[in-house]
Amino acid sequence: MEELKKLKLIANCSDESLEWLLAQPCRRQQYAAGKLILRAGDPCRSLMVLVEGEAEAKMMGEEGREVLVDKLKAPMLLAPAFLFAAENSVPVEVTAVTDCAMWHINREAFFRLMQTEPSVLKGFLEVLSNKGRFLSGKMRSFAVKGLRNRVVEYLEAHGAITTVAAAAQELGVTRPSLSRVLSEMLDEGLVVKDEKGYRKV
Amino acid sequence: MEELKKLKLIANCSDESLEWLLAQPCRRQQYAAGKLILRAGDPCRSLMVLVEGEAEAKMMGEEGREVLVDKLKAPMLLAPAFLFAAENSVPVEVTAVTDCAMWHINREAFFRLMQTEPSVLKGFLEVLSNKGRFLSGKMRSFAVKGLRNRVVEYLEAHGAITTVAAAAQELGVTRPSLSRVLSEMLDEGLVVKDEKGYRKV
DNA sequence: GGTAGAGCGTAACAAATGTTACAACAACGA
DNA sequence: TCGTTGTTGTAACATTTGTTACGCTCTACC
Repeated sequence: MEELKKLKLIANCSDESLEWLLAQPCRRQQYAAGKLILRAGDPCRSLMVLVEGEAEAKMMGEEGREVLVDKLKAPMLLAPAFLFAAENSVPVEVTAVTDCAMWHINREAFFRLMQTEPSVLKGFLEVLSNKGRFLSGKMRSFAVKGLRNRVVEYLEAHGAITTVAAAAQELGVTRPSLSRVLSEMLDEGLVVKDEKGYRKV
Repeated sequence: MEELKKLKLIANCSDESLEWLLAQPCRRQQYAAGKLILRAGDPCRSLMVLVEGEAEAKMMGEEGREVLVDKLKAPMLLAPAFLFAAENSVPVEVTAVTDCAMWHINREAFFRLMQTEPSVLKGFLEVLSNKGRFLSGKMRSFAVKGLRNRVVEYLEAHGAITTVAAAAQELGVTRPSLSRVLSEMLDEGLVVKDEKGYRKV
């Protein structure tokens, strides 16, 4: 399908290689909005390509706690970092925000594609590396803690906090806690507030 | 050098390929115990292979806070997840615990090696994937929080806490805090203590 | 006009963790 | 033996965040 070519990873792939890839065992699957795409703990045996729609990856904690880890938007790979891991179960729960369509591509076929197409190899390595960097950043945010620091990071990355509740979920805190900290930072002049929400400086 | 063959990643590599690789620009470097190997923010332009000694990767926080992220022990790759990233600076500080020796291997040469040697490609993908899983786990520990849960995880991974101070640093909390929690868990029968330290069950 | 719901701010209290300080204990060398 | 050093337990207090609850302001809709 030409649908896959929207993915930067295989945009530079030759048509023959792509045709060969799709001749290997693979399938396309639909998910309705709100449906679970991946449960935490599910094995990850094929390359998953989100070609349509938006989804969310959440990490679930023991006591109902949950943290929004990543927002997925087509075209994008799903859980690429776990495809070739020794323990290849996904640690997050992925749910469809809008209606979604996803391709499952045979892992061994994709592995062979990487060997024949340097651009795919380079692209996949870059995706994996960026994922690693992303996760390091997230971990640093949580480990080095201090909600205020995380708020600053969030504002630098997102530009503004438009809905406090959503930001609170992403930051892994409760809404009243974030609301309180934002009020304090507003008093101290660390953030400003206009009709669009909270902003930096 | 035969030294590199200790690394599982290239153990199955043919001798010609390996000779070719070492003919490309690369160098071996020594680090004395206690010395800084990588500063946080340093760019990562070559594949780094720790072939001798032990090192530690720490994440530094704003207010002097620091978390021990990973213990590196030869033979092992250093910061493999950042070699092919768009923003390829390392987010951690790496210091030599014992005297260390490290190879720097040209990135493009290694990229070519992966294309000619499937075992190297597979191995590197696995290393990267495992790193991703490791980071996800770490992040989950911190995000989903509750020090007690992290202590249980730690005991499951390490077997025992022999020195409270070291464990506290790895868990990202202060020593008195960990000491207090351990005491409480001891009272509740969640852990036991013998002359070797704290244990599970 | 009225009503319901969503999103937000805020207050009072609880729980978790940090901070600082001190004492006990073991290991070790002078 | 004595003092030193490192490790640990513990206490008192401060700070941060969670919990729960309430009121306010919008907007959509009847």
